[in-house]
Amino acid sequence: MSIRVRFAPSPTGVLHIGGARTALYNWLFARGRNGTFVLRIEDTDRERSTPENVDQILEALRWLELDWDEGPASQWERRERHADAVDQLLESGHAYEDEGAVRFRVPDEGEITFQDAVLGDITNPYSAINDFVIRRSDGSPLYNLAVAVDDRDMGVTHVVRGQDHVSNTPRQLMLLRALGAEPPAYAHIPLLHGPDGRKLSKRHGAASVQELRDAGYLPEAVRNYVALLGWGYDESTTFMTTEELVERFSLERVSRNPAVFDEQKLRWMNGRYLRELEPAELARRIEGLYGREVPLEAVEISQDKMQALADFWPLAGFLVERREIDQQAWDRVMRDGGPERLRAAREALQQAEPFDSETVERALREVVERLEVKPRDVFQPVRVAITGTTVSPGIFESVAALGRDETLARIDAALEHETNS
RNA sequence: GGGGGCGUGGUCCAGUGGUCUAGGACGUUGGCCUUUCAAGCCAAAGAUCGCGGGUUCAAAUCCCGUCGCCCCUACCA
Repeated sequence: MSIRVRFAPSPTGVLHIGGARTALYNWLFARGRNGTFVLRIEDTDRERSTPENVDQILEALRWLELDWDEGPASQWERRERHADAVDQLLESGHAYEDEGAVRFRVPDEGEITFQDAVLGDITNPYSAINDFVIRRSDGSPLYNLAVAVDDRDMGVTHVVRGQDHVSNTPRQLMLLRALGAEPPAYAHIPLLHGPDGRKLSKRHGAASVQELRDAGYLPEAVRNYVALLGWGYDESTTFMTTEELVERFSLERVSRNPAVFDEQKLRWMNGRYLRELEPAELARRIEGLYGREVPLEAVEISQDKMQALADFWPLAGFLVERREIDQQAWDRVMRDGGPERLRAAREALQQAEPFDSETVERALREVVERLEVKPRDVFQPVRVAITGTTVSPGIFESVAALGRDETLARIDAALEHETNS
């Protein structure tokens, strides 16, 4: 029997990193076993589900490059199937009406056990489970019923979802059995927590996939990082291509304890991925983020200093547009003869020919020697004059990339700014 | 309250009876490099494996208890 898994988010909010990981694990499992990945939208809560959230989830999955083979199926649109199931349960005596709603009858004694691929055997006493509502008094189906029916109808063989559903599993199992259906295998993956130990939410930083994208993380880096949140291949492997993840991922090796999302580590990993990109490819990614063209040269001289795509603009934006000079940076750098050194640098740069980073370096280093100062005493004023800040790519490359005319013009403007203040 | 799950340095992952005087990564600290910031390289600190007891020649690993955290206990998903 071929494997069928599903990712079943409810469109009541953005897709956060925990959901992304659930989707990824399902996807990896399916892709590694020639299985089918089904996408189902659990939108039976009409109050909180919105089309915007559905679009947002699909967009996030596409960005992550987690393609699905079937769906997206709307759970709400399958309500006829759910209604039929409730009728069947009513008829067979597994369910009964209660003040307009329908409840499923849970045995008073005994217990129910299921095998979980990551947690092992889980046993629950029936006494701890109340007769739960499967159909509201308005006729609409509830989560547990809808999930059981849909998993059955869609031929789902493996349910891979968050550990917050462990306690729902016995209910779904009872439903499936009462319906005469063969239950799927289950695998409950640990939840993701914020640094404070609570469930991940907005206040924990870039928690949604959109935020990750907007911060300039690469989907391949996110996949690699997120895969490692709750799963490890061995004691030392950190970087894995998506193909390797597909090949190596297994539910049995998924950890059982909740993980904390660490954006710093993601940033580090993203930086590593970013540095391996061809400059032209990196430029394409940056352009995708900003929605505008950027000079390839600006990308080339910034690549080593970036951890995320969004680092580009603060670092190399000066090559695209002239910026205002940061007054504090300026003051700090222009103390004790700064203007003189800057003028000397200007003259040297005027002579440099051709205007490439080698000649620029030679010219500026000559100034350093002649004035008998430290390199930074000359380089920093130039840096602030042309970039507006004290942080930029290498100064020689930056100056060369800016070009002689613009460099001199900016130095002049800066010097004028100095005399005016 | 009831039921379920989890507990290895600040964080993620590895280790399920001896090779663990607990391994790798992020982070942190120091150093090198050096024109800024990063990156890179080198080094260091940081864990009585939640706690207590037991089994055993031997336990992070097995058993019992205990504490803490999380989830479910909705006519939410």
